[in-house]
Amino acid sequence: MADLPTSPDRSPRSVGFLLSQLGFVTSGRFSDALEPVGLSPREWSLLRFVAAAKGQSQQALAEQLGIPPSRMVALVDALEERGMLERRPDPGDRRVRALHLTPEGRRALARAAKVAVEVESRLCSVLDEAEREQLIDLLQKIQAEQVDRPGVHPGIARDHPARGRAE
Amino acid sequence: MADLPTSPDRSPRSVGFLLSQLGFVTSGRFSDALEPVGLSPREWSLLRFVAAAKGQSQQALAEQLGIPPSRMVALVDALEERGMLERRPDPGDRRVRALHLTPEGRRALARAAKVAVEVESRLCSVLDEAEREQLIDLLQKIQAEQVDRPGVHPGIARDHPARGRAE
DNA sequence: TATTGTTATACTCTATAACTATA
DNA sequence: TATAGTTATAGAGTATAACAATA
Repeated sequence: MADLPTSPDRSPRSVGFLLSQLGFVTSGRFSDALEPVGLSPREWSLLRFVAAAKGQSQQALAEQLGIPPSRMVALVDALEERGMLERRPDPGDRRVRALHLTPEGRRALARAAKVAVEVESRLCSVLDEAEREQLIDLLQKIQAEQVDRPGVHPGIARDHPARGRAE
Repeated sequence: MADLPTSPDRSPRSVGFLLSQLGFVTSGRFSDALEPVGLSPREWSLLRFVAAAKGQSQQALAEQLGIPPSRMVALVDALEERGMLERRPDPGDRRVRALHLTPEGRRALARAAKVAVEVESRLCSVLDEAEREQLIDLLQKIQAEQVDRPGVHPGIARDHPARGRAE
């Protein structure tokens, strides 16, 4: 079996390498850009899901996102302390905490959306609009076949702390 | 400023999200596929660099890869224990350890190359060859502008242990 | 006095599993 | 007896900085 071709700069000409490398760079950029908003990428992810389906229990959300319930606690704690998320009692079952966005959480989400547009714009500055559309189409084709839950970034649920981040 | 469009499955139609998500998935796949070879992605990265420039000192390599010298020690230790890498004394400077591949290291590298081809093939199974070339061209265009050292996967040098992996 | 490689240490993030309160 | 949420704990991986040998 032939090796993947490699450029003189030692960057393999491979979709896998490029995705892994650019994905890493992009995640870092987004994380940095989100800092002024006061959110980590993971917190942003959680807020998006709460916004999309208000009133779900912590564990229902944890299940959807694929993270253990114990981690959910700290995640929600942090957002509640900053007034972005609210735990409300469930009248039907007093064990359950239903999660809701606060106005502050909604504002943070709006600011994060701006940040996402800015990161996207910088990332794609070298492409014209047709190329960007083309690129998204190709990536979505891969996503449709290779990713179980397209709306969920698997980084939110990673179970191996330091796994697979290097090539 | 307009938000990024989002599909019904809540996956944003954005290059940034797709790169981050697919990059994460790809890294995990590669990491898993490499396991039978007995290498972590990071170790593979290091071996590639040693192979490309034999006899460099640990710290010269660490500099190139952007990792602290102290981490280099454990990394080289592990590869040396498995007989893939060799520390040789430098005749000119007795402080220096020059790094060389062993035959076993070369074999591991060859096996890893096969694995990379397999992962690539599975990842791109939904694309025809023209689409794959087109995708690589678009990604390399971004890479050229957004990545400092195209041959170095930044994951090998990450300084924030749990940073930015989620969306 | 500076540099190479090494070791020691403290810190962060994580999953597991015990625990409580409700059901 | 089972389930939602919480807390306690131990493990992995990391950077920083002190260290020994050599320059």
